[in-house]
Amino acid sequence: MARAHSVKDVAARAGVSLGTVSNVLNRPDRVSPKTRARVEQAMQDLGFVRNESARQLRAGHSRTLAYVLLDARNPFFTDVAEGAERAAEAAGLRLFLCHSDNRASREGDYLAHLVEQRVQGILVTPVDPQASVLDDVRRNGTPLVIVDRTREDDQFCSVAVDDELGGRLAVEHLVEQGHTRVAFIGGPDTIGQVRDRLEGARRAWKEAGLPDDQLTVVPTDGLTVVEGRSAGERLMGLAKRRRPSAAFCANDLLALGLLQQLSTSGLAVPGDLAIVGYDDIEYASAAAVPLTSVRQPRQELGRRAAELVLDEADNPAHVHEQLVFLPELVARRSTLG
Amino acid sequence: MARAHSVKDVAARAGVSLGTVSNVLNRPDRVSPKTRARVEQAMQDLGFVRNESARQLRAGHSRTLAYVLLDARNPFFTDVAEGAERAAEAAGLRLFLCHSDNRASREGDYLAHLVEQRVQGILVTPVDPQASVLDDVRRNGTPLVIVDRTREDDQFCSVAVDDELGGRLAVEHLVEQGHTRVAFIGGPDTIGQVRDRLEGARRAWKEAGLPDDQLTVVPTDGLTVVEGRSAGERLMGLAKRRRPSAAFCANDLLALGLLQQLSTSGLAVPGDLAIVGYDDIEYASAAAVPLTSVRQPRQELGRRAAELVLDEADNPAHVHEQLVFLPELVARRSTLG
DNA sequence: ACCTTTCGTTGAAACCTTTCAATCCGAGGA
DNA sequence: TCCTCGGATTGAAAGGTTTCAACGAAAGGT
Repeated sequence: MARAHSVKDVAARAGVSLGTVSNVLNRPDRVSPKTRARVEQAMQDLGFVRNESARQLRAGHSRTLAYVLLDARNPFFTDVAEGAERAAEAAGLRLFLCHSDNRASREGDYLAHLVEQRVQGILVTPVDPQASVLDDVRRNGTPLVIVDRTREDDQFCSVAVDDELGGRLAVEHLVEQGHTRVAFIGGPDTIGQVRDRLEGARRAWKEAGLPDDQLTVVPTDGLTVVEGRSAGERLMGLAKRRRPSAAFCANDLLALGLLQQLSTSGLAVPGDLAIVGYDDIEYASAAAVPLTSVRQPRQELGRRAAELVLDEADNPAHVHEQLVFLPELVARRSTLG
Repeated sequence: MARAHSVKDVAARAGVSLGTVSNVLNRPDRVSPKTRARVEQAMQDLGFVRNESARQLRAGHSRTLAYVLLDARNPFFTDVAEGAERAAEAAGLRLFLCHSDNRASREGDYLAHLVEQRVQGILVTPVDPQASVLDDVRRNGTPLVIVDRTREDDQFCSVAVDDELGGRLAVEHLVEQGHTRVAFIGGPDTIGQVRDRLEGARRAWKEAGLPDDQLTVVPTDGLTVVEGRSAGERLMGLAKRRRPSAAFCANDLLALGLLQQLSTSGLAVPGDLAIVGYDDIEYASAAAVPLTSVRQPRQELGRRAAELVLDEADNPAHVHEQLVFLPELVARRSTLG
């Protein structure tokens, strides 16, 4: 492979100085049309491609954002990424996705690499929002925004959704529909989101004046379809008079699993059991019984995260913000008779 | 933000030349333990972070691979990405994901940017495998491997799966189960994959000695759950004696949609209709009726693609290879009464 | 005490782009 | 004809790392 041509080669071929070539690239208006044409022709002939590394070195930073995400298979994160992508595009930047796959070591590798690359900014949904890797990034001066997680201190910008409110909305909706015995399905409670949603559910339950012991918690080991099915089996195992008439699932995958389990057992939704999910993923509305779910403004989350990170990069007067978005309930057949 | 420190700063603080600092970084064994310790201390104190752009500039290429993918929401692609990620990791490289979202312009932007960045290699599932953007990349000397698509010429390495064989396997399985009236569900036929799977289905059908007109094609406008449901409605609309006893869907999302539609209408799977999907995504085995599906070696695809691109980058004697993997049938309840 | 190795360290050059002060040239005015 | 002004072009410097030939010093051999 012949080595790539540089501005110097272009300059030589066009018979101009390399400063002029650079001007053609960056301030074409300051170059006379005649020379500009000559230089452009030379670029064409040589197949010249700018060397981004050299540009970056000179500029001190790259023209790139990155989003380090937890789980590329979860539509939630890819929607967030899409929002960030749009914002980046609008600012003339590229977005690179890095998949940490829930592993702290991989996350750390990526973050270190991105800092070395001097990317303009990093969005991250961290494995552990308290981890010191995040502080290391900040110390090295790369703007970083935490996505869909929060931290106690205000050392970072963050964007998140009010999960407690989400839990509250779900339960208020069920109460309105007349349910007086409800199950919360979700876990493990090491996940902040799960805790918050349950907390919201409990408060709404209490405020409705319903007795504590009528809100059962069915713990799961994860937020997957398979876990939802197994939770469904446990639910069906309950004595009929103890069985709830509605379930609130900590995410849609659980809800879909539960739904499948019920239809396999010949039970009707919402007749025998009403179901509320969380996230409003695409499959939720396309399910056999369209699923009532709590929707989070996913794209908006990504968009605002990208805007915050850009502000931190460009604006010397930047102050960190912790944005909290409001979820909304989307009622569908799985709770509406 | 104080400007980042450079090797020069470290050298000054440690009282050594900057060549020595570089040695500590790259060939620590050639530096005496005493000076090495001093240099490392200095790095620590200053919070030194290598400048990757400068490294790249010097080295002529980066320490990064990229995968430009069509649809981040499709589990197929994220699994391919995971395979590539593993291979990259093994070679000490990072993998950046770029989401073209099926848009040629975005794909082009990313490719151009990656070439400018001088990434070591690019994997891409292109919107259009014949498009000239791919040739542009090659002309600029960046190794590129086409993933899950093929091209007539042998200008590139590619990895793909034998879709015709996949279609054949699906239909052979249905024939073995005694079905003599089958529907193929899928489209649009601008997608090469859809065409090949249908072609394989037709050949197997013919080889089994079954009459052409008993293999119905139900065209769809895409490969989504919603399309699957609508295809199901059309299928149910057929006169009973014309209705097939089995359906082969061009991918699993269609199959899941079909499955939902049937269970809504109170029809049994496989009793009233047997179903075969394609891709064996995670949801396939977790469906209400576990789905028979054609499995593609997704991670393997990504892994080999990454290996090929690295070979092209490192090995001067590299010759392009077009790998074709073999799919396999995974039989589950949706066809096994 | 002198020569040869070997090991550790050095300094300059190269990678490619961008920027900016300086220079050049031609046109227009006096 | 000379001067001035403006726009076009130039050349050098800077940015941070790596590499490599060259140098210095210490250790080993005679």
